Amino acid sequence: MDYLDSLNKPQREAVTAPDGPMLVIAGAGSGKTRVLTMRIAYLLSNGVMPYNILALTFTNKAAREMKERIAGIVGQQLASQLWMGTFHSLFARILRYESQYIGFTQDFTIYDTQDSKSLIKSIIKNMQLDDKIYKPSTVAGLISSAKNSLITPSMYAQNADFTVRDRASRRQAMPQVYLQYVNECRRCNAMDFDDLLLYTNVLLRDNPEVLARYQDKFKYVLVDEYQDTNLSQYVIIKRLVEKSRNICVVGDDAQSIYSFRGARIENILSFQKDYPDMRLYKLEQNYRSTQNIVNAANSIIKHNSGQIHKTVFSDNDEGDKVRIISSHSDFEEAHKVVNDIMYRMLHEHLQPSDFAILYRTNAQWRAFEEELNTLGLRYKVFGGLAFYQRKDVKDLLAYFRLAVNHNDNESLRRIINYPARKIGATTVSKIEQYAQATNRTLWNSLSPQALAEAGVSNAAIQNISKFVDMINTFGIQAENLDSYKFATEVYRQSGMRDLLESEKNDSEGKEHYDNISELIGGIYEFNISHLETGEPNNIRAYLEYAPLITDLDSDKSDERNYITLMTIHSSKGLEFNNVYIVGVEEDIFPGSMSIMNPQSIEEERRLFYVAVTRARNSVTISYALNRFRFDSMTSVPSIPSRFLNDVDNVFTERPKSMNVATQMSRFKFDGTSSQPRNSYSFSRTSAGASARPSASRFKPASAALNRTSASSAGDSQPTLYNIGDRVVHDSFGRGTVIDIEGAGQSTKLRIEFDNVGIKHLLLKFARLKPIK
DNA sequence: TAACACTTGTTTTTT
DNA sequence: ACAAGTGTTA
Repeated sequence: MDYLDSLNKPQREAVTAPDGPMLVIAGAGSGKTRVLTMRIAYLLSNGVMPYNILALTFTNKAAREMKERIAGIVGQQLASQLWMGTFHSLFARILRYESQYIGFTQDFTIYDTQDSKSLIKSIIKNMQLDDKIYKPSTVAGLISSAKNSLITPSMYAQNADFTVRDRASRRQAMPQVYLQYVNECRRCNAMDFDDLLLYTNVLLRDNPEVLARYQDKFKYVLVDEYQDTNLSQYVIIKRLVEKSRNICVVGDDAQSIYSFRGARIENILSFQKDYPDMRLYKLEQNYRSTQNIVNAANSIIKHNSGQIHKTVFSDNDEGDKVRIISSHSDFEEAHKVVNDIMYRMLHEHLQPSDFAILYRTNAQWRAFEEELNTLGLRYKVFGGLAFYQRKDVKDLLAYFRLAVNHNDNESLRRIINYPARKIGATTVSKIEQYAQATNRTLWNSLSPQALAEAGVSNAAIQNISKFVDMINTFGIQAENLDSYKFATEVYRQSGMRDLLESEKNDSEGKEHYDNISELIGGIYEFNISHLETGEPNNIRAYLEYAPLITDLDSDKSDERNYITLMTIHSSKGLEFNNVYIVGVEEDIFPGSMSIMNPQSIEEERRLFYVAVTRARNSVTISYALNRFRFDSMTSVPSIPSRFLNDVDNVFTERPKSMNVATQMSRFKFDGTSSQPRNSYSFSRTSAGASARPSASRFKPASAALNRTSASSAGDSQPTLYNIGDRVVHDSFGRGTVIDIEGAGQSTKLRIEFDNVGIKHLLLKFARLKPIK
């Protein structure tokens, strides 16, 4: 077993551990994936059958890579029989197989977040609730977290905490909304992401013989990134390993960053309570990063409480210090970062693939993209709108979905009049009402008789009948054609092809056309590869796989010499030579949602830790002092992130021009200011503030500001503000001036808004009006 | 019904 | 800035 020679002692012990529960605490960069890979290879070489191993990963990409590495050790034949993948994809597979136990058919549709929200929206409308209070995204979040905690609608209704919370936020009808949502999904033969886990729990809970079957099947269960599992996943695992007790979980409590989707760090913290006879293995040597990076990361995470004790260290070179750079604006930040990358590519002979730019929120990539384009550097943006969420892709997929599952209301709504076939909003709304009143799906309300009862006009009935015939034809073709042939046929017969071809000459239409080309190209590849492996290659198989794919998963490793741009969340588990962490400012990182709550701050700090530990050779942290949001009009001056103070100075190189600590103290969180106060300052007036200024008037001025930050704002006429003055702001509403700092160009106002609390506004950007 | 102008909210992170 | 939603007109 020579492959074991490459491992260090704790790694080898974990790989060759005897049966029974085991916990591997793996510090960042400590070879966690290697251990998991080799553990599986070890089991296989000791006679364990591959189909008796269940290995759960966090992303499909991680699963695919691990499978390839295992194939390299034990051969393709064995590796391909492993049950390895994400919770969602593997349990979706099991649920299709066992669908009769839970009252779905094998062809159930998976609703993505968009579908869920759109369904919730229609429920809220039907129940005549105020969609300002019942915001679909908020409601979706509440339902999702209930499901992830295994709370059913009836449990929800009886739970005092929820009742109190919902009453406080005037959402008393939440239990009914939740119930309706569940019923409606069921009627449509559809499951959302959370359902894939929830119904797995239901399946295993209510069917002892099924549970026993899977307990016998999965003799070994391995879970990666255990710190990010939620209750639903936790209970599934617990049930599955009850008999064999062969559970191996791997994770790092310091990298738990998904509590917003129900992840419970306590799962890993209390593993020992669940399995008192567990064996603990700690991987503490970091092979990835320089000493400076590891030490800097340690100095950050030290500020959190309640961790599993471990000492991560590195024997690599000491390396460069962590650089911290400061910019005046987000545009300057992008400029500096991209130029720095260019410079290092030239002087250190580095490749684009040696670099990654990581940020807290998806919206932050834009500025960098512009700079990268200017210098002509290769880059790739991950995340944001996933490919499968784009409108055109969803449209064509809706045809596929409806062909396979006629009861998929969301898909039917999308395409019943797209491309336009004279079935208008009035008609659709009549059908909706009829379906609602008679407890049918939309599809089951499309018979001529039903339509007549619904009061649909004769002309519309004709049109709908053609549509129904078409979908029925697609349903038959779905059975008989391979996925590629089917996709091209549907694209043509649905009329989408004619529509998109006719528009592909303008730049917008071109994009739509390209999206579809990419989708069909993807289906072509799916078709070929499944044909080769002998797996099903019809559209049904494609639809089982497609909704769970993210653009990270579909990244092809052949041509990947580009600079990577992604959120820190998506970067988990990846590594890069040189990492730039950008936008490290209060309200962004930590995000504004988390600053009230110490627990969230700790999670944000772990996220920061994850970001730093992605790097092998160098880390550069960047922040900007002004950031333009919601177009260039409004700017709230940024404060460098508190996390910058967490990094021990010994390991950093701070900007010469400004000392972060000094800047921080100028913006004390308690509201005191070390700056002398002025009793008045200057502001844009009448032309700028009272009449709604057109964007074109303002843009040149702010564009100039973006580049040089402190250049003149030009032609403003002075307005006097005093502490205590009442003002009104375009987006924040009414408020009172409670403090004024600086003068002239750099005047900053502290304003306590009636509805949104205290904000710092840079006077030259804020559109304020005095109230008499 | 379709084309259009106008209003509104949006920025947390993802399977 | 931008997309999505709403209302107005032909």
